[in-house]
Amino acid sequence: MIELSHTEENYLKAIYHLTHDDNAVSTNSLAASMSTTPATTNDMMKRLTTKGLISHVKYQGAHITTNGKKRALQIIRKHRLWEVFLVEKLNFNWDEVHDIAEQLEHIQSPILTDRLDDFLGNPKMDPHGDPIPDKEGKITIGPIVPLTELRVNDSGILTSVGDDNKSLLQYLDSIRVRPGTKIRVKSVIEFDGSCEISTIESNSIFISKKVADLLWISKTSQE
Amino acid sequence: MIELSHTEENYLKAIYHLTHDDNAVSTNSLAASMSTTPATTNDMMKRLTTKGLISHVKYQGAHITTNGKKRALQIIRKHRLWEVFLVEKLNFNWDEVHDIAEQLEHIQSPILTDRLDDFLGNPKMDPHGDPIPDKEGKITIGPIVPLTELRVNDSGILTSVGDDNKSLLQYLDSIRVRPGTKIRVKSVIEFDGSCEISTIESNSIFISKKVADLLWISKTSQE
DNA sequence: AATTATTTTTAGATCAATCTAAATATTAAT
DNA sequence: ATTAATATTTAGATTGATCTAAAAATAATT
Repeated sequence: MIELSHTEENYLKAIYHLTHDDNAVSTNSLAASMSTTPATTNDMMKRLTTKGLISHVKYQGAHITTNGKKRALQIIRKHRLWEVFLVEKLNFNWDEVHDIAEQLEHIQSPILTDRLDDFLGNPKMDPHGDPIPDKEGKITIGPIVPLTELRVNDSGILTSVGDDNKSLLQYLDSIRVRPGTKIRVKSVIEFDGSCEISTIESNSIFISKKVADLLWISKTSQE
Repeated sequence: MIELSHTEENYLKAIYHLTHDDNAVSTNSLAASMSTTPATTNDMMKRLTTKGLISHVKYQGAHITTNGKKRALQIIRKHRLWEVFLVEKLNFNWDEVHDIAEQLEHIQSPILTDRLDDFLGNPKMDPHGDPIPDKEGKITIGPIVPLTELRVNDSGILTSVGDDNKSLLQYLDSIRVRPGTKIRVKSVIEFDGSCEISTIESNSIFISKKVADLLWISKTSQE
């Protein structure tokens, strides 16, 4: 296993998170995400390419390699396990744990990670509803169900929309609800089955039951 | 609170550990303890002096300041609390935890440390029998020494037995002398070094020098 | 006391991580 | 298709942590 500095790990993780489909990660977006300058980022991209974790082509952005993805998932696994620990065992609120987990994710000891996993009862998701990769980096996503079947505080990822009506798709696009978007159910109105959800980009969106029924969600939460 | 890098924290901790009485810590001994060169160490001593954590005088070695000691004890507190966590909660053996705790001790979050402390039931010592400083850096139990080094009327807590001979352990168990037992020295027989002790459960127990040498006691600090 | 040995400090280099400023490519707009 | 705007890369500097080699101070020995 190649040695990585904390900084290298952080860049790699950011690249993993910025990777969607086959789009290359640009120098600028990575720099923005890391709050550094493009110059610094460019150097780091070269370094990670040398280490075989990404493949960066001049002026063309970077793609994460199989090895890089594996490595990133190990870090994410640790981050999310520690978040569970902080919330479940040390009584932190789910919104207070990120910065601490950001430090803990760099602790180097595979056996520690596995024991922590066992100690916590092998949780499948962290307190924010994000899935926890297993030892091999595999993410188990739950069954795919309509949004109406989620309960308050459940979350999941939109996998598909059960109707290709143009105005519906345009509407969803306008509120930034697209396949891949992580959705959390904030509340449900019993009367008409409509619900309030939050996404990364919006804290509160109201969805009618008619629409909610068409949104197929892969549950990352379990109860 | 001044920011310290991991490296600076490690040097400071080493200086704390090398500090005995009023003896100055020498460049060479610190370098040896850190496995670096005297040159590197010299630079670091200057840096820590600038930050007010030690006072280093050219060619004269360093003394830790009140602030430095406070800071060192915070790190040691974290190290030992994490060791308790690893042993008590994650089932590590006491001799496997040092390297992991060496990483965990640098996690920056006072609230995390305090919550961990509570979660573990505010332990007074780590799995090696070393005392855990409290939030204010106060150590409630003293240095760990063989019973033979206590003087008449001194008392302390048995932290470990320096031999795992079965019949010895069975004997100690039969007289109710176990790790955690508070022991007071009632008298010492000069001739053969044997001594008379008392515990809560027994008012008078005679111990040979041979056994007394194996009983490691953490001296209860002046109560 | 003078010399030798040891310890400590300084000087000069290197590498990782960062920056600013300048140069070069690519993309967008007229 | 030029030009303007944006994105990316290179160049040159700085700081922290480290080294080796040389110089200076202190300690030990003859």
